[in-house]
Amino acid sequence: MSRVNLQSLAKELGLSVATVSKALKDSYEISIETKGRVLALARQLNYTPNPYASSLRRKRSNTIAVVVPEVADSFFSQAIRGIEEVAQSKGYHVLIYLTYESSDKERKILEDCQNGRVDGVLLSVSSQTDSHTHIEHLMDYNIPVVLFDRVLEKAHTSKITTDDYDSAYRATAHLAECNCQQLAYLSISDQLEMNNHRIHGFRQALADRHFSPEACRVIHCTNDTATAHTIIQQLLASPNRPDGIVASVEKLAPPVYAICHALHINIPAQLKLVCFSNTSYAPVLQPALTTVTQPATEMGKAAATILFKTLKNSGGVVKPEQVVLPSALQVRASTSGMAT
Amino acid sequence: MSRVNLQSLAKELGLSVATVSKALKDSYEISIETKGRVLALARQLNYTPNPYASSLRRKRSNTIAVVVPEVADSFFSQAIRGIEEVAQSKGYHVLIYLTYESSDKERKILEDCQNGRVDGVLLSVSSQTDSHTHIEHLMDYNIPVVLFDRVLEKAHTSKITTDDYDSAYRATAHLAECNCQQLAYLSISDQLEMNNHRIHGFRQALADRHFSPEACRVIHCTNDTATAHTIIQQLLASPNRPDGIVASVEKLAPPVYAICHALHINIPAQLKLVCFSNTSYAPVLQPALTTVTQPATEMGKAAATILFKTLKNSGGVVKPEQVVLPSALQVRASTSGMAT
DNA sequence: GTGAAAGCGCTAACAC
DNA sequence: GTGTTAGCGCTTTCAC
Repeated sequence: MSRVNLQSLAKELGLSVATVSKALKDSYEISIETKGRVLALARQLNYTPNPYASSLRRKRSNTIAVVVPEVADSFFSQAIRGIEEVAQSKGYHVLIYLTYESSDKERKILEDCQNGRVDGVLLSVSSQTDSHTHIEHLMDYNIPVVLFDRVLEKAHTSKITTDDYDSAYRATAHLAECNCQQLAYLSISDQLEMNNHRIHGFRQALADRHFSPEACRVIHCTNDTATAHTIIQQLLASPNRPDGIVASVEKLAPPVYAICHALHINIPAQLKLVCFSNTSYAPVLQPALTTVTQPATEMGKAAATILFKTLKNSGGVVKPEQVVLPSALQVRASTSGMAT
Repeated sequence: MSRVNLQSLAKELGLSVATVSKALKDSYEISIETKGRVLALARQLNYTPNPYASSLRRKRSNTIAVVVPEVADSFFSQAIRGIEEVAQSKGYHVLIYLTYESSDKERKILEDCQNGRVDGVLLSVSSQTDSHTHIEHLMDYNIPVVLFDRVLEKAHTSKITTDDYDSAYRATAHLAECNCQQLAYLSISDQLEMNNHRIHGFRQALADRHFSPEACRVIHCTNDTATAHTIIQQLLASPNRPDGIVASVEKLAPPVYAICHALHINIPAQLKLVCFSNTSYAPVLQPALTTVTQPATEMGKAAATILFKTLKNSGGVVKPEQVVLPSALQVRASTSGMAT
């Protein structure tokens, strides 16, 4: 089917392209009657404007990019859902890019966002990313970037995070209150600032309770599942294994369960576990998993909302906003009872 | 920063816009030396072409749309990952749209794809969708649509599915071999063809084994979590509750576990459960969940690959392809032992 | 109220 | 090898 455009509509109606364009935009300049005719034909021929012609002319794409490390994990899936929802409601389109935890890919993707493809970017940095120059570069081109969850403090832009320090503190304090003596924090990257805040919260909670440094281990698991498994296995098979674990990301919980099962370590009697996780399986695991649950969909919505607000005002000065949403410590059976 | 375009490059180099354009495309017409100068300046000024100007001219956007009902669930997340990966490798961009199971939204989204925004569409239909006119309409505009997982048989286009009938048959046969007597299939929509194939597989497996119709119930849970929970609860609390369940989608497993736990029904001793699911928590549940696992990432890759192949040949006639990938029945503890 | 015309940044046909 | 030109489909200013 040949595509219908303004010109074909105009010809059919005996009007000029300009008039048809204005009529479709419901401009005050055009008579009611003409608007009616135009709209009727447009509908009949199923006219939709060519978005790229419009973008080219208006220098506005009505699309945003969402750049995230992965999508397999519940957190990012839920965040994307939140983003898509507000984008759809505002008539924006959402391009999705995965960095697969590579800062190189991340840089290239942002570079490709600089020339009109998108009006703005929502970014959660890769675990390798340690510089914010690529972000600043993009913003030099007047493309706002809003960071969420995995942010870079130094980047001069809006950021949506959760209370990483506080929630880690609370999770750790909870373990201490359950009488755990030997705590371990399972980390997945020593690069991510978000992770470092959680580590600080972990350490401070224990320092406030006069734990010795040896009782506050931070174990660097890698991002690779198999390696992480090995490292956790070593930890749990060792003579001085911890009796309380704070796992920093969702994917670390399954290996802990599996290994405890294999080694006949009873959760929660011998080991209490709390995990930063958004999985819907938490209540159904045996024992049910105590989680720090991030408001993932809300974060996505907040990030998108701030980005759209920025775009709306982007004539004026854009004041970076910083939003910190609270995570919820959901206590379940994996931390129940007192450690002995 | 003012954006650099072909014109500014050309002026700076004392060349014409056309020459610069060709040089950047590494055209054979341009001298090595000129190419060198152009490339050097382009790199120095960090030039990237305006994609929409190019799209408008070439009538090709190098972007595709992925339209799916949801993204919270592991299947679609993994599928999207597969799609994104091949798109990235081919230099394509991926727009994502969620229908939230509304065929109305789905129709509107496809309508918006008709005017150049995308070169092709990957679609998994909503559970409400019972007509394929919106798909045909889009294809009338020469935008290929490839369906995956939730397909519409009648749509005259390429489809990627899994062996829904076979895998449901195998899952059900497995329950029968474990000596289950009273089987139930938990369904989530009576609209989806995929689901109906699974139901047929379920029924046929039992018919082949001479089960009475009363021993082969199909329970229509709704898509709403709370309602589904109630329905499953009624089923499991009833005097003639089943001793074997085939759950047709991932999200039905958690309520079954939760309800069995609450009602003190032992899995697998009193109830065996197999679920179509891609969750990574399956091995870690207690008991570990027997699953029919779809090759989700592979399906995404296959769908994208076929779409790109179609786009490449789209001068010629596009012969619809039908790919059926095998799901894996992964037997775990939730179906172990013999029912009594 | 309507229309003519310029131009967004690029590509491609064609001239030189 | 390089340049000129037309035009993709739309928006917008300005004239009538």
